[in-house]
Amino acid sequence: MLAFMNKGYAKTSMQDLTQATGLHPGSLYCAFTNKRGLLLAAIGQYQSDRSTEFERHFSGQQTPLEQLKKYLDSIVLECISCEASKACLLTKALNEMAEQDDELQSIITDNLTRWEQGIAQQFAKAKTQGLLHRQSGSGKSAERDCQALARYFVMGIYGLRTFAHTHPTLEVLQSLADQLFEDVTR
Amino acid sequence: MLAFMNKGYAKTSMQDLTQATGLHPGSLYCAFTNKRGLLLAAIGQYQSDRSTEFERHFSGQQTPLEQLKKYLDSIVLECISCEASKACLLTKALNEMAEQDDELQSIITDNLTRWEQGIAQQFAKAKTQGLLHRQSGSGKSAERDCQALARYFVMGIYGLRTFAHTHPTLEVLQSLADQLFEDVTR
DNA sequence: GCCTATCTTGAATGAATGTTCAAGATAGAT
DNA sequence: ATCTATCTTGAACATTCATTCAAGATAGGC
Repeated sequence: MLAFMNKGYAKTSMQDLTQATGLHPGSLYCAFTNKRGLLLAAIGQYQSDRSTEFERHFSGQQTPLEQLKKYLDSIVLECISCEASKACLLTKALNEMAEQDDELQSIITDNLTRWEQGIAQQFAKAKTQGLLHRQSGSGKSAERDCQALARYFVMGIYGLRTFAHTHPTLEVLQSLADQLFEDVTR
Repeated sequence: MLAFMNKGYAKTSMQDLTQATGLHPGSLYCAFTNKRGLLLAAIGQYQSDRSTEFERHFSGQQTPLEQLKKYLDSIVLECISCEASKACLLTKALNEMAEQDDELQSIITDNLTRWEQGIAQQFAKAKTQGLLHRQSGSGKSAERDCQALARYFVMGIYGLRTFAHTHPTLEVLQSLADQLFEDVTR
């Protein structure tokens, strides 16, 4: 995971991967068949880690909106932490290989879409608690509204991650995140 | 340019580049010294193209806000056009190689920052024409406000570009862009 | 028509890459 | 202690890649 996040898929050599795993080529090929198989496994692990972290984060006693704000803040911190990557493995792989590997693209897209739906659920929860003052109809239209909010929210996160490359300062990123959260909860 | 946009830097082979340019390795190395030199030249050309297109776009008779909206809409269309890339060369290269090539990172960052400042100028123009109803102080604080708006705007564009990979439909992207423009001109 | 300076050609080179496989190590069962 | 099934090892392989360079083509000046 870390190897792929650091160098990207193409620039990560098998030698890098034997060093990172402590295993030798034969073992890796026996277990994962491919360099690509290793990437798929890394993505699976990444997704699993993220998923449990997501569950943990949103299982507390705070209001959904407080949790979403803290979630966003944690991403800001992740963006400026110099440790491995500063980029989400899913979006990094998507940017690098999307047009060349349809299966990989759909795997990553599925994962990101599930994540987006998890966020939509949080907005929905906030809405049923009356914490969201959006104008809206009822029933199905309310559902679509939360979808739209979630889409906008994750678009902002994608943007933050790219933006962090050009302005890697807590000050700028935090103010962008604050603005995003305001716009999404207005 | 197109070759690098399609495959990314690492996956673009010299053979791809000889085909794309119609020149042979010797000539390419004579003129650009390196594969990296070729990428730098492609980035320079890309930036130059974008820059003149930017000037052209914002030199019309419409209000700055109308121009910004149309600019955003044109990016949405670019995102769903299947032709070459669907990703800006600058951000693509930044995502792929930022952490491994400091000089390249600073070149790209400079270009993107100049672009961001060009957008900030449009917001400033809109503001002096009284088209922006933001609360703000005067003088320097007004300037910083336009900077912040521009940063938020380009963050949104970065986000749109990544988002386009997972939801490549005009409908979704356009509504996100509309929302972004509303939030930025509120 | 010849000469010179610049540009082009494309086969050759060496390094690095992803991948394979036969030999060796290991551990659990009898 | 022996056997067997699984896992590990790392040298070897074929391929691909970026890069080089000497030979050839070209065009402009005299």
